[in-house]
Amino acid sequence: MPKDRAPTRIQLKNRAAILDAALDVFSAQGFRGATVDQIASAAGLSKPNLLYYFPSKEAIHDAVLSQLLATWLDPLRALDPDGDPLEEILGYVRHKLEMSRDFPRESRLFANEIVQGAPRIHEVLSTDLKVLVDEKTKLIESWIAAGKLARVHPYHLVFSIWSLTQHYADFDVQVRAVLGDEDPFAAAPDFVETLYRRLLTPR
Amino acid sequence: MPKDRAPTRIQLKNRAAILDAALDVFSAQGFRGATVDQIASAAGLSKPNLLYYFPSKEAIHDAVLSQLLATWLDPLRALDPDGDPLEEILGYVRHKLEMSRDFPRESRLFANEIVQGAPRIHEVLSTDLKVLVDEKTKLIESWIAAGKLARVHPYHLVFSIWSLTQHYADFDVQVRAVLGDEDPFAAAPDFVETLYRRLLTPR
DNA sequence: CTTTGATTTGACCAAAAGGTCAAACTGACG
DNA sequence: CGTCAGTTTGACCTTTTGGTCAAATCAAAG
Repeated sequence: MPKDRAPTRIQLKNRAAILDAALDVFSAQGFRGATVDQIASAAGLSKPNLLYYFPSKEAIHDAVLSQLLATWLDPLRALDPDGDPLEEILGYVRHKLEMSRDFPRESRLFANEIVQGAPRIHEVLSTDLKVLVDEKTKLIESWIAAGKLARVHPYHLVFSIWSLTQHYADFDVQVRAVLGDEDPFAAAPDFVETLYRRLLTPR
Repeated sequence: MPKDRAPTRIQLKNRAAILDAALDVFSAQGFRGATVDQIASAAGLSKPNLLYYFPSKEAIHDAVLSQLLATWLDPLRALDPDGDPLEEILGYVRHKLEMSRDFPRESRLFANEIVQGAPRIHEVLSTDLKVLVDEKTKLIESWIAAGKLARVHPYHLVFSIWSLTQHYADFDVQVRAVLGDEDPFAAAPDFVETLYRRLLTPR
């Protein structure tokens, strides 16, 4: 382990390579399915060399996961109380869908973790995430009360956005197997926009 | 391995116990995360005893998975061309949601498999599943053309049903972490019914 | 109650995998 | 160009795990 002074150029490069390789391997195989050797060679390092930068497989996983969590929830945070309600929601949906397209590994890493009971992030879910969602559902409720959105259960609305958009990353192979040659992301944006317009436009 | 004559009472009991235990363990840990010992002791058997009934860990997994696939797609097959279009879809949605509530392990096993690239069922997806979905989307298109349903992309409609309903099983810990004490399945049926009514009711 | 096939298990094996360590190597700086 | 912190690696250790096997036990038919 290097000293705790400023990281060297080599440290920066190798740490980044490791985290990227780890994202690749963990998202494709899950924590237990991934091996340190796989991550090391994907990062272009030997196993002992990798373990010079991170003390254990678990430490790598934690690093990848916490780096991910930080940015994963930002789009929801960005819901603006002063914006136009329907457009705010549609913007959020669009953004989440783009993330599924552009960062599928991150989505799958998250999915792997949750499906298997979220052993390492349960805490964050029931504190940070819950607080954030509580806040935003209150906002949505106020929009509904003001007649700006059609009446829906705000929590389930949020769940539906998560599931619908992340599905394109997490279940990518299934979606592509069914669609054949058609690019999933060709029609998806339109579909989800239509869905949420019809669901949320007040009558 | 027992002879290939009719299975004994003990064989029937133990095979069933193994498959149930395997569903438990595989759905919670994924294929690589599960150990034969875990499955064996969950089934109340020793490891060599378990391997007397199935030749390998992979064979157990295959058995569980193929048993699952057989029934997993049945609800979609049941879409009736002669039924009322909106009610047919809503019935399918309801049924899928009930499956998430009553058979979450099956849903999670499936999710685990797909998220990790479906190495063992890719074939089935791009043949059997694709054929089935192709057929049912044609039916949906005909309903749309007849003005019985609002215009939507039929494939993405199906994806949305899968993702929305399975989310309650696959992301159960997250949903519960956010909802706190509220039972997810209290409001979910109403929410999804509202969603699909608004999406699909012709104007 | 004996026989025979079915079932169960303790002991064991080999491979995989996480992790350690001392020694070798490298590169930047005085 | 010599030094030394920073970096890399081959060899090795230990635990876990999938799987084997011969011997012991059981159950049911005769």
